[in-house]
Amino acid sequence: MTSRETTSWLQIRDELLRRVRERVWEPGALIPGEVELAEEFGCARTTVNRALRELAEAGLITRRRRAGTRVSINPPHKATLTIPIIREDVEARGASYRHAILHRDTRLLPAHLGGAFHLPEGTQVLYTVTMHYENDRPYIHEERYTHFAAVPGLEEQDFAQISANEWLVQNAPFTGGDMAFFAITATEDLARCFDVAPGAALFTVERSTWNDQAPITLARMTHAPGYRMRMSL
Amino acid sequence: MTSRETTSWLQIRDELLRRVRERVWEPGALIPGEVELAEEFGCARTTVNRALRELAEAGLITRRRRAGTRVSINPPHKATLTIPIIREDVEARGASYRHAILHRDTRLLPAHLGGAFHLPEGTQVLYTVTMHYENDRPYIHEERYTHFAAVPGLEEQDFAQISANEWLVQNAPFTGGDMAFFAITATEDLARCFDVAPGAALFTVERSTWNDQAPITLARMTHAPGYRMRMSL
DNA sequence: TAGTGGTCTAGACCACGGC
DNA sequence: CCGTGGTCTAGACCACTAT
Repeated sequence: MTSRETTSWLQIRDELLRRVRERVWEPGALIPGEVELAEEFGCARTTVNRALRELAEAGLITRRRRAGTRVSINPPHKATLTIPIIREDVEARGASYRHAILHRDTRLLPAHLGGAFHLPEGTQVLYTVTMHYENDRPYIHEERYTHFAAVPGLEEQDFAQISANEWLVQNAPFTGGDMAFFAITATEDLARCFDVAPGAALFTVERSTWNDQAPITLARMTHAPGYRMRMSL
Repeated sequence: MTSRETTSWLQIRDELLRRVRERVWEPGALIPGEVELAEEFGCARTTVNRALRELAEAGLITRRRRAGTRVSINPPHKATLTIPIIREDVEARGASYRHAILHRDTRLLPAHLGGAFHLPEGTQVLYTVTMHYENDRPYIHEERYTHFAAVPGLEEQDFAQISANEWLVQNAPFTGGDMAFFAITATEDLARCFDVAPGAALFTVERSTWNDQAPITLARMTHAPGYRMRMSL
């Protein structure tokens, strides 16, 4: 309707979004088809399609051929977490970063990790323990198992200059992975690293990654007391 | 090249993705323009654009007018977490769900929460404490402040049948929010709720949500010992 | 100013899936 | 079957920005 002016898919998306939010179209209701909307907005069907596709990707509407487009009943709320390289994360806050290798050896995969790592017990892996510091204060304790066969050039790395965290991100691109967040009580070892009493509550992230061929690495990152991991919705 | 067949933007995306992953195009390198790629794949520029747009949204490439398209140097790894309604989460695992209201009152917003809630100290809020059970075992302890003025109909709800968690999701749609994950040591109260010793490490999620107008609710959800929150990459 | 990506159009064909 | 969304095309103009 009206005089064309600046029809853009963004404006159409926003208008459709308004109708969903303000319940002009009730949850579960069928909304007009692309052709009809294109007439209403005085634009090509392609343009309406672009707007509707965005809303569908966000989960606000559900689209099915022949059945049409409906307002979602329970729009799924999703949070996105961007996983930073620890050094960049620290430096982005204007703090200084350094790391230290506490341990490094080659060993056979412990039996209890076979499940998380999807590799047979006894596969040769590199085991590293790294401490990351923010302004010279303990920040993250990283314990990591890395699959030798999946990462060419791994043996030559001593991770003195570049941490395993950073080196792997840049040299062993992964195609998939999963993470788990949980709380642990500090072991004596960890308590010493963070200079707290044994038994203190620590926030831990466990992450395993793989590419198309094989598992790459399994890391357990334990954060300093009081750490909060933030994400936005 | 070749005979058209089934050129689709998905195939083009996958081929481009392969070239990025296998370093046919190095990180930081300039890749061919849309016109050139369209010629190579024997399709319209629009189709190539669609494929490139997807990769750009995923962060694998960076596009700028005039400057062209480059392979990202540090492709940001993102994890997506779908936030479930607690009841649905529990029932999806085949377990039984129930909840109990431990406390409910109307109070003025405590001063120390003003920062997290972006409301002036002294605003009237509903304070609720709810215990969620999985198979009759304590699962999540939920402490929540809800902004009266932002949620019509809140006063009439006693949350006996439907938990605050579920009711708010369906009746107070939010447009934004943020979350924080961290570990706490169990207070005496919490230890009693979960039947553990005070000082045990517990995993906590704090979430605040708002809509265009105002903050809606601030919830702190403390999980049973041993709980792991999972997400995939 | 010129080259690149961003968007829009009008039309077309196809795939899916209620009917 | 046939209506709906999904995609593709060829062409066009525009917005941004490196040079």
